[in-house]
Amino acid sequence: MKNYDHKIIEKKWQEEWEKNKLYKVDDTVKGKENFYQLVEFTYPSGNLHVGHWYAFSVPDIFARYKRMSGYNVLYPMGFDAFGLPAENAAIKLGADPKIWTYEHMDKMRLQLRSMGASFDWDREVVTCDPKYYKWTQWMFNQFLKNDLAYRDVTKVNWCPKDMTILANEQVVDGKCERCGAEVEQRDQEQWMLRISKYADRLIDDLDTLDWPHEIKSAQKNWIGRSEGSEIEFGIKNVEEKIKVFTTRADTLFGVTYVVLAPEHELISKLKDKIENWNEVEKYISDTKKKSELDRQQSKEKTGVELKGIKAINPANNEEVPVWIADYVLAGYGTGAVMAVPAHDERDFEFAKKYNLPIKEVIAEIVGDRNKDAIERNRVCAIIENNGKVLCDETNENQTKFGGNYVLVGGGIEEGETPEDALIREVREEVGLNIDITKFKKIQTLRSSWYSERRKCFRTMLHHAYVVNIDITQIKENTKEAKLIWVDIHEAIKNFKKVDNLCQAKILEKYLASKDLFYDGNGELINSSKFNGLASEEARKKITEFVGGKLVNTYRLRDWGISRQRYWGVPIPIVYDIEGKAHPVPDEHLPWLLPTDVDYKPDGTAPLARSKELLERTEKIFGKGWKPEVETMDTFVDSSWYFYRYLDNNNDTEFADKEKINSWMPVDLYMGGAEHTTMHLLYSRFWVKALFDLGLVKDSEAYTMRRNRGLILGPDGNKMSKSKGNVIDPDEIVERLGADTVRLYLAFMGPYGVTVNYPWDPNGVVGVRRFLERVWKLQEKIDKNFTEQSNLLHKTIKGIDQDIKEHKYNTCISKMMILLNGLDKQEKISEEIYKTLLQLLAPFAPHTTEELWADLGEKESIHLSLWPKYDEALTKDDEITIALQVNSKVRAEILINIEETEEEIKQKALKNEAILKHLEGKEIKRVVYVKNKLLNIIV
RNA sequence: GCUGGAGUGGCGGAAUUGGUAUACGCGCUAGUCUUAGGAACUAGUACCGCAAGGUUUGAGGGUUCGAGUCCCUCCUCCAGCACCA
Repeated sequence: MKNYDHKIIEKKWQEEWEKNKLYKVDDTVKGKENFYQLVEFTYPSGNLHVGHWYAFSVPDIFARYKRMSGYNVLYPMGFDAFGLPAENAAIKLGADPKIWTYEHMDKMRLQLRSMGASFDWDREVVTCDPKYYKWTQWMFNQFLKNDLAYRDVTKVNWCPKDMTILANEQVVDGKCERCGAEVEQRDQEQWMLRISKYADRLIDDLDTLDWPHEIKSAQKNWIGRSEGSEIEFGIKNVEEKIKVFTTRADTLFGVTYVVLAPEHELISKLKDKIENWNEVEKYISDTKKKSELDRQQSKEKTGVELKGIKAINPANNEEVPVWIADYVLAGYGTGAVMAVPAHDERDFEFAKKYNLPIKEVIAEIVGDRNKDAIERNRVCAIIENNGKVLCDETNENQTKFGGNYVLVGGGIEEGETPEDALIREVREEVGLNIDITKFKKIQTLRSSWYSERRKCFRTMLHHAYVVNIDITQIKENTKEAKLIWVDIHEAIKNFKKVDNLCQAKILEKYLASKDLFYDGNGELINSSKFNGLASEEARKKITEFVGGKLVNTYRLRDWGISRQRYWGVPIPIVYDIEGKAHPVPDEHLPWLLPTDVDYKPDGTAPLARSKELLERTEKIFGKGWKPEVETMDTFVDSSWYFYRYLDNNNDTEFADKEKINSWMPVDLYMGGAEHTTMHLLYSRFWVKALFDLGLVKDSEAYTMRRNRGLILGPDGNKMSKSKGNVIDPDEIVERLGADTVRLYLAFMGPYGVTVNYPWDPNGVVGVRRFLERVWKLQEKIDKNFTEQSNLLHKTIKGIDQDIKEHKYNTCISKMMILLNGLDKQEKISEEIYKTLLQLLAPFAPHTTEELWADLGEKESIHLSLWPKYDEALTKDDEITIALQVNSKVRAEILINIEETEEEIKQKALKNEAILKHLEGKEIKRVVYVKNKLLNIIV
């Protein structure tokens, strides 16, 4: 037996495969179904790290498995080659970004080949190649023609260090995702794509996709659809209206003021009527100075009233004050809100700070709600002293508020207001006079129940107050009540026990906030003819009543794609003498990126400094015409690259329709979790747009998506040069081999789930040992020996199951178990060894190919067919089952699979260990689970 | 705060979905062989206990003959969003 020399083997087979074009994929193969497996292509950073290995070599296992299982598998690779690093390197080193990029791609192609992945390199896609970006530009033109692209002035995120606009997605915690500089807000004209037009479809179509829940939920979140109403408030003595967006039209009667964003356009229109203009103006300019970060971080709400301005509530014609405050965002909804402090936390905080009125219009519903019940309303008082609350001892066990005690309070009499009733009840029960300044309302609740005593349903509005009185004056016993102090937590527990849920809830709320604020749904009160309606119903009815309309609002903004950088796709636009934009006609595409440019960013676009571009523009379009000097966001490039793999040399279309039909949609897309709300959302939009233009047949490109996790350094931290915990894959490939690295990465844990695994240097050695043992096992082959191995069939079955769920770790574990079994044998058959090699082939392609060839096989193991198992042989005749007494395992016995429950029971009753635990006890029951256990209950 | 995900040995992780918890690998311990070992091989290894036995899947409760798995309450960690009306 020769030595297992991974270096020789891997080099040899990589060359062999390339020479024979082993992984070249035809668009159709007779008798085979196509399977398109995609991984995110890479940025040519120039160095392949462990993350790349994890991203590409592990999915390669699956591609190989599918290929051996009879599919025509496309598993392509390419380069997302435009982008900032090349340009930054160019600036720093004085190099040409193009040369820098192409050199790095050359280097990475070599490294990628060392993985032994089954990429079809003939289909390689490079986004900075004019042959590719010609079609990126062409698609932009299509979008422009169909009103999906437009130019507009918007607030943009500006990175002062990278000197470019950033998308919202590229701003993390107010900082630039790339360089970490604090992002500024700027008004800037830029090219926009109407992704927001697709907001609903981007949410709704998620239902059709086999994607993990976590991505769907994150995308929904990101799009941020909220269903609500637009309602117009009139302004006293002014023609203008204030349009607000609210999700809680049911609380319209509770509006006590209206708030505009400081940037709201109405403010300047109202300038003449605003009595405190100076103060208002100052607040607005202060707001402008604040960065987005400051604005988010200042927790305390601030605002200024527009004195002299009154808004008119369309529901009841009430006049309410108008404020401006920076907690209202100009960019969301209508930039104006109706404030309902009783039912919105932010409004509540603001109202408390500025002493604005709080009006309750929603009663929380506790328990069931029964409209036909007899109504009797009630007040209750929370009188607290040192964690104890004053209660009235009661012997009315049969009522809803049965139990030993209830909060001080009682029914509201005919003609009384709740406040009257409260004052009266407190006086009667506690024997004290209180006045209106000594109590405050904390909540109104609705509850219904069945009264056993009165044999009918009853319902009540329960008005709860906190009452401040001098507790030394309390008389323990009045005519009306017998008072006791109860620990609040105790009282809550007891109220819950006796189903007095209202008072339990009130006390909980009292402990939590002590204030009148409830933001859930409920039943309308203090809302004129809408009283008694449920929130959900009232939202529609009240919106209708005031002539508003039901609308959806989204957090998602249109996608600004202009970048003031050099190394990207030139936006194919030219401006005429009047400055009007025109698309560069398709026949002039690709609209080439000029090369006579000083890359240094100075806040203006580098392309503005290209003579060649200007001359080209004037030559084609006429004197005085100017080129667009912005380039596209690189997320544009990656929004459609998976189509180009299908037909990467096509000069007349971005891809042939037939070829698209035979491959799309992508069957499996594996990639990083960081793309959830960026690439994955953008490319979904892009595909939907192409679909609407009739250019592709599917409105979703990726049938199944799985996100992978991260490989961490041995210390459990993210690998980084500064932490010194970076694992260099090249070094490990050199020392232990590519197959070992592939196998180890697959063995760390399940793939396709967002879990991060630390790299264990010893663990790699462990899987290398496994490969060596497989290598050595060949010595046990006896050509004259045949065997039938149940273990083998179980292994194949198990791997078939696990590999489909990308649990490569347990697949490998099962092969290890098989190896352990075979290793114990004196000799093994050649057949079983070959089958083991086939099972291992997707994981360790080089090693298995070598061993396969050594056994005299002429054709590649990777062209062989995946082993099949015989179901009958996956089951043993004899199995071990557990014997339990009272569900505790006391013994294990070997039984024949044919044995009946009765036979097993008899065996069990003869078992010493079992008898010991049965001694002196009577058998009550026996539970038998076939092939698992027998449980004797005594 | 909201949304999503996750808590199992010293470590990475298994557990046919309600049926013998801790597979497989790493590490560790002892031994064999070796000039040597960061090599190979053999045996052991969840925890407490000499043992019989007992305990254990973040904590507490529940359903069940039986719970890592199902239900309720709570805690911790990770990720995303965050004054979104």
